[in-house]
This record gives sequence, C-alpha cells and structure tokens, in this order.
Amino acid sequence: MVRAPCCESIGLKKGPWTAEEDQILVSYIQQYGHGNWRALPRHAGLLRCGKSCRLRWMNYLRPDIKRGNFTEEEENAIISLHGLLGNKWSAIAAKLPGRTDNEIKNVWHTHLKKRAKSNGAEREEPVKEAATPWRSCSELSSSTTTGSSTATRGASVNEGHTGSPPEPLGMDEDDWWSEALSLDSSVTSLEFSDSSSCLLPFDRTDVSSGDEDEDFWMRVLMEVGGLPELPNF
DNA sequence: AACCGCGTCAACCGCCTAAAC
DNA sequence: CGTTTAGGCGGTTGACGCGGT
Repeated sequence: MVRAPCCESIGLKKGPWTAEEDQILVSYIQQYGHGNWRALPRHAGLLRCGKSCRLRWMNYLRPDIKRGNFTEEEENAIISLHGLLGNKWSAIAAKLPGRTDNEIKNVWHTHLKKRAKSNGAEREEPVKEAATPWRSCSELSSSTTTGSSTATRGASVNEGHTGSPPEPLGMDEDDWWSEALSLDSSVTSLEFSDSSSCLLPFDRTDVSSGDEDEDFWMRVLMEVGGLPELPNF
C-alpha cells in the first residue's frame, strides 16, 4: 500500500521550531491534551504536520523531560540495555525516566558506541541470527544483536554455566514474562537450557508491586543476558 | 581572521503495526 | 477479511557551534 506523506499539504512549515510555536503547542496540549495528533495542529493553529508536533512534544516540550548531561549511571545503563535489547531505543528510554529515545539514540551514536566498543562490551555489527547460549531478548523481539557478547556476558555472570551453547529456550518472550512475574518471590535460582544453573543476581524478596517486579526481572535479564529457564512450582 | 573538521542534537523521512472502518 | 489511517519507531540528515590550524 502506498501512503501519502504526512506533510503532503503544501504550506506546512518544516525545520526548527520557534519559541512561539512551542508556546502554542504547549498551551494547547495543556488545555486539550493530544488525543489526535493529526488534527491537533489545525485546531491549535499551527502550520505543522501532526507528526512534527508529536515529535516536538515527545522529545522536547513534555514537562517530565530531564535535560542536561547523562550521568555515569545512565550511560552505563544505556550500554547494558543496548547490549541486551539492541537498537530498541524506545525500550531503552522506557527504563530511563525523563530521557527520550531520540536523546538516547544521539548519545549512543556520538560517544557511547565508541566507549562500548573500546570496552569490548558491544559488537561492531549486530546480526540477525544470534548464536547465543540463551535466547536473548532482542532475538525474541526480532531486534538485532550478536551472540558473542550475550554469551560472554552470560557466562561470566553465571559461574555454573560453561561449555557448549545449550539449545534455545522453547518459549516466547511474552510467555517468559508472564511466567516470571507469576513466580513465587522465594525463587532464588534460574536454570539454563543446558541444565546448568545460577543464583538470581538480585534479592527478590522485597519486591512489592508488579512494576517493581518487572524492573527486577529486567535487571536479571541484563545480568544473565537472555531468557533463562524458570523453576516450576 | 578565515577556514576546516568534527561532534552534537533537533528534526525529518520512510517504514511498520495496530486499530478502525 | 481487506483497506485505510494514525501513531510509533529507528535511521538519517543537516544546521550549528566549537576547537584546531
């Protein structure tokens, strides 16, 4: 199917936003919200396409945006998450409150990529088919990543897991998450598909809410580099 | 002072997907 | 069930600033 470009209308403005346009957009969204981006510029009186308005709001004008330099912690988190998720900038941004996918993408391409490369923590070129000992999240979510760092990272964290790569886990990512989130909080170890196992790298007993539990498992995945098998209860 | 190269970042482009029809 | 549409995403571009020569 061929779709008309979103800015097909002649006369719509492009390029940098002015302070006045920002003001119009912010006050309109504060007053009416942004239910329909396509209709928004018309209603707000902006000569911009809806996509442009959405982008400006999401990447710059949103009140919860954290501006300024990335902290060391944030940069390390980006490197780790990129190793796990690949170029899933929006997924990475979701784990870094106040940061946008565009900002993260920029900071990655400008300096973190080099740093990750020099640390040996990142691959030069991601590949589609990852020969990982464990199924990586990015593989499961059809993202791009290579196996080497996943395998290395996993092996280094999981002392009991060495040797030839086990068979991929026969479970999709959604199933894994629903199983993980329903596990008893007393779970302390995970298995890999070659029957080796490792202790959970974090203590789960003080996790109280579903959101915290999701963050807990995200941290585990970052540590082990993929989807390990879950114990049965 | 002028030029050049490089890094940074806002914004655009084009594709994909899910929802609506 | 096929088509259309809007939103969302990742890749890319281009303007700008700054430091070095």
